[in-house]
Amino acid sequence: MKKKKKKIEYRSECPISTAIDIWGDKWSLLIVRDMIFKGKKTYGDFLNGGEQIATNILADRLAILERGGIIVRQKHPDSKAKILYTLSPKGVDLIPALVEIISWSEKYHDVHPQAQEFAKAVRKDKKGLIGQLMGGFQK
Amino acid sequence: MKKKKKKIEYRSECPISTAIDIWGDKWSLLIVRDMIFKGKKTYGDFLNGGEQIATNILADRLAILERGGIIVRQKHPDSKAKILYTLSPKGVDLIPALVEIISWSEKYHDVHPQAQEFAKAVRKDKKGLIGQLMGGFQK
DNA sequence: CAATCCACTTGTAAAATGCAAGTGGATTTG
DNA sequence: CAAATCCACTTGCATTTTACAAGTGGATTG
Repeated sequence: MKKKKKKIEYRSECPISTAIDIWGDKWSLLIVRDMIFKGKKTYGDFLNGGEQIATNILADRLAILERGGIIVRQKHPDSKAKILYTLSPKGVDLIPALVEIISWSEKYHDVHPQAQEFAKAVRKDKKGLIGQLMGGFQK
Repeated sequence: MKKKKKKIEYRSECPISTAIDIWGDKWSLLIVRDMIFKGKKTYGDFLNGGEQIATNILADRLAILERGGIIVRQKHPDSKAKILYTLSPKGVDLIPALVEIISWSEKYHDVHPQAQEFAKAVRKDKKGLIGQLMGGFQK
């Protein structure tokens, strides 16, 4: 018997508000960023991200992202003590939005050199870059 | 004498975290949405948006968005009692990211029919739609 | 088998949010 | 032209969320 899909209630039927209900806080999108751009996969990886998220908040956000279908919690192949977090297809599909956010932010703020180069690469070949990034997560 | 530009401090030099510092809460992006897609321009307009923001939070978010350079607070041509809020170029430049967020969300959630049509139009001609939307805000 | 690793959980203080009511100047109404 | 209403907020307070520090319990390492 397959799992039943529980309907999650959102504030409204607006796609933007629904998106915000899932990842619209100060931390969730940074977890996704760490998965996409830094290859992070475990609780410990995320804890030691650049911006120092509190451990209870991290646990809470991982649960919300999982419930929102963005990430998948799995057994880690290396150890029973570890948990492997990966992006679902729905999570991978956030990449185009992330790329636009990065490009926008880079245009108007002081960001690190790596982000500047990334934005430049987007200007050269946005579709190619997005395809390449998303391709890295296909099974 | 011109205004001095005060440097605002952000969590890190990551473009995503900086973006989140400006509009990464449950309400800010909905205000921007209301300006872009519903033509809202005044405090009263925003108060009566679909999702019922509290008045003190609205005041706070408008101030943050203004300080973040997304919106501009101006005199209203019709009345001294009114304030006109408009998008800055930096605000208008959020449109591509918004469009990606809408497309992503529409793909995975139940959204209202208008949003479904919008997503369909994006699939047909993304660049055209974005250009058209952004064009509506050029001076 | 003791120490360490790992993914959390718990307790509590601080901050943000939400709700209801109020303020004061500008505008409309009778 | 005074009273009522509009408009953009502000204030006070309850509730919720976030942050910080410490702890837990199973898995792994030395």
